[in-house]
Amino acid sequence: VLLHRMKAHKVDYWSRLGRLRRSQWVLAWEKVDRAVMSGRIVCDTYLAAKARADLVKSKSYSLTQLARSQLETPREDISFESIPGYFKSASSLAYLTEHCCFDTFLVIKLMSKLQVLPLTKQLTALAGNLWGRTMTGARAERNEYLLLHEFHKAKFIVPDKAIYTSQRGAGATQQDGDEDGGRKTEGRRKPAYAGGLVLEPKKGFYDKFVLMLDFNSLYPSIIQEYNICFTTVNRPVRSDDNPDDEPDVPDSALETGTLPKLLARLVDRRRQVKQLMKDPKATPTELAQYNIRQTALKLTANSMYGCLGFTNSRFYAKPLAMLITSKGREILQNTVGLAESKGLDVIYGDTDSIMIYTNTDSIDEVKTMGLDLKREVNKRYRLLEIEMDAFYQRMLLLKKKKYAAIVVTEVNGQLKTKMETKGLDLVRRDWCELSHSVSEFALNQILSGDGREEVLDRIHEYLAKVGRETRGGLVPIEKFIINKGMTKNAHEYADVKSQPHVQVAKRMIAKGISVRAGDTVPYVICTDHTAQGPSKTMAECAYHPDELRQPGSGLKIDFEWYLAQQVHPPVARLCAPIEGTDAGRLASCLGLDASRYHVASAVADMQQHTMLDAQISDEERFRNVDRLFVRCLRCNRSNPLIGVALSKVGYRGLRCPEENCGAVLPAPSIGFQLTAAIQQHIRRYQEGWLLCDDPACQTRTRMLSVRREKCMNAECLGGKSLAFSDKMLYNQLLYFDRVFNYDRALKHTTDESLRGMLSWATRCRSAAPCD
DNA sequence: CCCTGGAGCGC
DNA sequence: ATCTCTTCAGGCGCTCCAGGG
Repeated sequence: VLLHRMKAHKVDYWSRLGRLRRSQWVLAWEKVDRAVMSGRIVCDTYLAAKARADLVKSKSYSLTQLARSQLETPREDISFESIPGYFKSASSLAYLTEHCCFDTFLVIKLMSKLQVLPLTKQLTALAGNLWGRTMTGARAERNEYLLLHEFHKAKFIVPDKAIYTSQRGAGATQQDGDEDGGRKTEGRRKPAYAGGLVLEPKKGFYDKFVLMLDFNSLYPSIIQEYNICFTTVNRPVRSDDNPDDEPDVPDSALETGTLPKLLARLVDRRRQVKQLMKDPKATPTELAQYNIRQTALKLTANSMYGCLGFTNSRFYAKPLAMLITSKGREILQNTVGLAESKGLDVIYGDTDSIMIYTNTDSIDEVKTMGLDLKREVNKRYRLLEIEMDAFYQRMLLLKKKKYAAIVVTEVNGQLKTKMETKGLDLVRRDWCELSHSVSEFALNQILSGDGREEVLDRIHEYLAKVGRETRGGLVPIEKFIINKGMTKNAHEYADVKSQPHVQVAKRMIAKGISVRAGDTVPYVICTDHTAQGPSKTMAECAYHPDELRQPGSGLKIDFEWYLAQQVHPPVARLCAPIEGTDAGRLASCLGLDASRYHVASAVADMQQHTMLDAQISDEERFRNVDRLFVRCLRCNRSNPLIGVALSKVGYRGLRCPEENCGAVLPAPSIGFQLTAAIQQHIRRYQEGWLLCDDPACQTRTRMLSVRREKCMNAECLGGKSLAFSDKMLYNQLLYFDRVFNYDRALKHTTDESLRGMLSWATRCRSAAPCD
């Protein structure tokens, strides 16, 4: 744009945008933008922010978003279409101009905030490539240069870079794109080899400490630990020859290879820089510089592995990448084994980390446990180090790569807590803000540490409110906007029908708004009452927020769709491990048809870690169990036995609660009656009666249906489940155990005389265990 | 009901 | 007659959604 305006206005020295003096405008240049800037380093803050996605967590990378999240500065979004309108009056044009000037200020500010120049300068200095190329984010190229320099220094001759040829060889069999070359921008290809190990999580809610440990930069450390290098590992000449054979670890007698040496140097320099940062005399400026250097060293070391597996890299070496990940899996597995052999409860782990449920509320105990394990693990390796990474006071573990926790940190002896969320729908940008705020509320409640009943009450109440306010039109439009990124340009998508953001993008392009691969497209789902004919797909109901706002558009947000598809599923997933609610209950709170949410909870519940149960009160848990009735031998009356803590206990044992009896209940008699009760319940479970869960139907059967979990009654929409489920049997047996559990009763009672008797009974029992 | 493509996250 | 050299790229593991057959 700039160039064309300069030409139109005959601006002298236009070529000074770059550093090459040009006198002639060359119309033949299709893509002049970069060429004209030659000799200058171009910093594109949009790219820079994306490259630093580790720091910048933003829903989209628009200037407005980044200004808000990074600079805490509001920026008015002026839509592309409204711009011509600003040219109608001098004052509005002046306003637009000011807006543009302010944008340039924001861009500079952003660049400074993200420390783009210092960081890219460090990265470039390390790798020895061109600064301008670092700016455009050519990570693989940086690695290539670094290795070229390294091998050159070590007096190696490196292989030529394979020249990129249009892969006609493979195309011969395919015979597709006969038009215009058909250059398919390939998305993600299938994995070429195995990566990191992810442990099956023991799902559930943990309300005592979870200890998190992880290996310090695992892959760089493995390369050093096992001396993995192009020069040391024996691998096939062409990696295509034996694609699946994993090479052996090199002989330990071999000299350290170039790659491990390089990594050792990077790690060592980083250690030195971190040492400098501890100097109390260091000025803030120095500290900032050190920090940048430290970051650059870490990024460089960590990116080395990725480039080994990158097909188009000059130093592509699949066997090395395979060997590294394989060792990683082995190390994690061994660490889990070691922890478990020490009696620790490993609940999860991903690639380089393990999480341990400690079953204690004392942080000091956790630390001791961690130090102990750390010492044992580190004994096994030369360089590799595991480290305590975090203490989770409470944790909700839902799935692989999906969890949330309250992290405890010690700052000057003071304990501070913070919530950390990984992978949940909550952290994903493809859910609308309404969905986010509801999930956030639910998660805050669950992790609040308050009683389960209270928490569920608040969540149910909140959902009801959200349902009412949404249907009442009280929720602003902004909260319904969903953002999705475009991985390809709009016309390159094969399947347009099912992709709402592509549909919207195409209409935006038709209006002259530029949408390219990598951009984020906002949309809302609307009801379209004008077309009653064939049912529309979800994607066809997607509209740009501006289309919705357009007066007379006739569009309305599809509230029911939002409640059912955006609000309900994420909240249901969060609450899944929490006893006392389920998808159906949550749906009815939102005002949705609850009968459509049948969860196979009986199965799911049994897979849950039993820790969950720890927070349920006994009254709640045993509300539906059958009481144990014991018949007294003297008065022949049956009375419920409510447990040692509350029964009449004498020094000779439990007594009949009948008022004018009070005879001692002999232990053998209780024993027989208990055994009978247990057998009765197990039989009841084995009979396997199925019951329809629709209260209006109540069909009871033992037949198995081809309709699977559906009710046998063909007219009924309900689901059927075991009348007496696994969970119920378990609770029943747990209740029987609890009735006779002296230790527990002793712990929970405050009645002094009862305590005395119980502890006496406990002592007797340990003295004569057969009684 | 199974499979696929796509998106976006975790490491 | 001459200018220019354009792009263009880290890996795998794991949900979760929507649609087709």
